[in-house]
Amino acid sequence: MKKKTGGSTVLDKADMRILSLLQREGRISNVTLARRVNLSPSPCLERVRRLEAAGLIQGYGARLDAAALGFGTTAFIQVTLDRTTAEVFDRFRDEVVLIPAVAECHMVAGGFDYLLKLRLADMDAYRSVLATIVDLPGVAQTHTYVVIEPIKADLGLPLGS
Amino acid sequence: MKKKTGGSTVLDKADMRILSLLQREGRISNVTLARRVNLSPSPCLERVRRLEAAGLIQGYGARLDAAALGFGTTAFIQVTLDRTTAEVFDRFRDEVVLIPAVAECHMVAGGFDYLLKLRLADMDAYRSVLATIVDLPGVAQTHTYVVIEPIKADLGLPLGS
DNA sequence: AAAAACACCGCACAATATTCCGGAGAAGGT
DNA sequence: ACCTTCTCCGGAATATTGTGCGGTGTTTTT
Repeated sequence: MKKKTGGSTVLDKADMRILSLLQREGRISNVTLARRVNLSPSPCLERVRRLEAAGLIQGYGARLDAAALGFGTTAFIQVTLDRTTAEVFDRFRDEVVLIPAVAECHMVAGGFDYLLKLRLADMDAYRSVLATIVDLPGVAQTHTYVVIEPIKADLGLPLGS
Repeated sequence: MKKKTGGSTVLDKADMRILSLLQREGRISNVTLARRVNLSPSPCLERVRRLEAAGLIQGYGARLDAAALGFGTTAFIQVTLDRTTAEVFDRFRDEVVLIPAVAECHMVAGGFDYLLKLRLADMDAYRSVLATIVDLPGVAQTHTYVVIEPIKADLGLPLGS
């Protein structure tokens, strides 16, 4: 990994492979990782540390079985606000991120304002959370899409290598 | 962690805390984890192994900076199929999961059939992927919502502890 | 009440991570 | 083309961690 002017970095094949492997197996030992990228442990660890320091690796996490832990239902909610002023947006954002069931929140272009991904125990929990959301400041209308079947789960970026 | 009849398991406070900690810091050492749950390393590791064997922990992964790695654009695409037969559904699913840019795919109820989450480099990549998707078997129409601003990223289940 | 089962702890050994050093290769300047 | 400089690589020693075993206290079963 070479440093570039301006604090940015350039990633070579080995770095990409490290990222790809760690993305899928975040807890493999450094020696195993080094073997798989055809490096000795020390430079491999040095690269990992640099990737972490550069912020390319933001952290590590365990993938949990949502259904087994009482979050078997996923739903998407489209939210439209009643006015498109900065103040209304800010207030909505500040409050929506505090709702634990809201796993993701995206501001989108193309018809409505926000798209929310919810992780819920069941439909009862959904009713309760929806009541919370429609009461958020500025919410004009919502539309819910309940996930019937998960086809593909998020397993990270398609780094290929 | 106690075993229950039927291969299922019951999770106590310590297990929930282990899951919560590992979800956010998947690479902490077992001794550190043990300290934080007020256990000695050996039973703590035994619990982790059991949670892994039970499938509650499905794996570990690094969280990468998507924007820095050339996936700065996120888009959601609603897909409606032309007929709602099992054969059409199956063919679509088999092919859509093979597209690398498709990070997630959910079958949903409430207006259209599938909701896709795409991770893309830019709008040029979007055009190319959209062309691929509309050419998939059975696709009648699509509607895209491009993410302008990410408000909340998926950081796992709200286990609280 | 006795016995079994369970979960915990602490210790010993193996594996791993971390840090140091010397050496090799590439880029840039003269 | 040569030399300087910089960066990276590989190996060895030390510190830390992971792992398996025996022992103990507590709870549950009969």
